[in-house]
Amino acid sequence: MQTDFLAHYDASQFEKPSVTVDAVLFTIRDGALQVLLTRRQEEPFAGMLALPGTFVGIQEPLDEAAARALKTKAGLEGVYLEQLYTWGDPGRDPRMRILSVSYYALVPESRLMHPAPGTALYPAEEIVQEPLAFDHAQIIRCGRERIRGKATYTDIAFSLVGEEFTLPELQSVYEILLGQKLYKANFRKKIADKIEETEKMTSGNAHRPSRIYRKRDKE
Amino acid sequence: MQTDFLAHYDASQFEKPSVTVDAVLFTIRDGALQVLLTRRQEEPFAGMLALPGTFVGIQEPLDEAAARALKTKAGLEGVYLEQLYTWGDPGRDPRMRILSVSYYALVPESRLMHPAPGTALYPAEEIVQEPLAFDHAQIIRCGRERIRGKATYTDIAFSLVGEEFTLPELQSVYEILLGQKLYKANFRKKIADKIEETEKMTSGNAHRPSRIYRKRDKE
DNA sequence: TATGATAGTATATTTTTGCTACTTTGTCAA
DNA sequence: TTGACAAAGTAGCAAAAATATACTATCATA
Repeated sequence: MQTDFLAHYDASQFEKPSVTVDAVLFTIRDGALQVLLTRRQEEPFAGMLALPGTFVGIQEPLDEAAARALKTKAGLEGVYLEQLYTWGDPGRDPRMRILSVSYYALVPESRLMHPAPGTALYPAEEIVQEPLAFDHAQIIRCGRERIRGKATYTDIAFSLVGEEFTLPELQSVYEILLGQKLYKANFRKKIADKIEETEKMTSGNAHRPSRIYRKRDKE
Repeated sequence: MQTDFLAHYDASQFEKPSVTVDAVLFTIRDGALQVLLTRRQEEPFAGMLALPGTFVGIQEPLDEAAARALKTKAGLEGVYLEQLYTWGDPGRDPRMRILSVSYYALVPESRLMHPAPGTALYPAEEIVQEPLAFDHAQIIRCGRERIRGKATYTDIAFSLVGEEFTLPELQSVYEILLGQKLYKANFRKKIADKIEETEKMTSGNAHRPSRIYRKRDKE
């Protein structure tokens, strides 16, 4: 094998790998980045924590398979979803060759008040230290780094807060994603053109209320 | 279909997609970003230009398959190679469901003096306007954007020049990747800590020779 | 009504960027 | 031999952005 077998190739005659999608669903809770995981019921890795995933249907687009996995396992629809990386180490599944096209998803915590049965949130920083099923710890680390990098030059942080949010709340999300404290005044200057005020304020806290903002949709 | 068929799954009983790798090999020639393409000999898309690619061996890691494609088709080894994106539109290959795990590679032009038979370089900006085989035009665009973005926060530009290079040469690479002119003095300040002088100078040009530098390996 | 705590603003300082102008050093042609 | 050309390389300034600190504002509660 390993010769050039593209030349006169009938793909159907070769052994093919199976293909799955796995989704790293991130949210922020208790001031930390958390990941949605399921407890595996079957071998291999029965009893261990794993990412929600599914096999890809033979006529199903990859994005749709990832969205389906999230809907089926976590009961979530319409979330921010983007492809992460494709994992193909021949030994990553002990049964046979299975590729995983991984995706990452971002949702505000408010949409995870009632996690689907069999799923729960785990702190991303800590969970990757423990043994997870397959190479899922590595996938989470990869997702963690990706969103950290993207937070600096895109607006993905907004996907982790609700429609309406306060600036301290948004700043906290950025700080968690970037892994560093930010200066209040500087932060506000930087995102000023991405947000718009509402008339609302928070209330009930034993201190000054904060104004509630919305994401400005591009004009 | 499209139900949750991960629960008690024997992957071998389902129809599986075929999996290929395709490599977008970039280099810089004639002051422009260029891509290595091959002319397809077989259907589908016979006679059209396509990325070098190959089917993935059933026990072959994805990275190795991509490296093998480059070696077989372009005669290149040991190049900078990184995964780009996985393309899975069900209609992307008219024959059957075939996924493509795409990679991008960067080499200095000096390593492409004698392109392998059946391959040639084409300007990246222009070629994506023309019809290419499969979704390869889209893959090249994706790679184009990726390296453009990465050029700003990594050292990938160095992969497009040889071991030794002049600063005007390196600056030109950055300018092509970023798509904009840079100021000489500012550019030099910025990369000063990434390079080290050699004693050599260019010669033979009808003007002042330029000093030759090397990439500084981290201490 | 004073206090604690967080929200929000003003302003100073440093670094980076954008830009212009200048000096240096080679080849080539008169 | 020398002056013109051309690109290499350096100096330096102003504007803008990033970094950092200090201040004022406003709520609940005691």
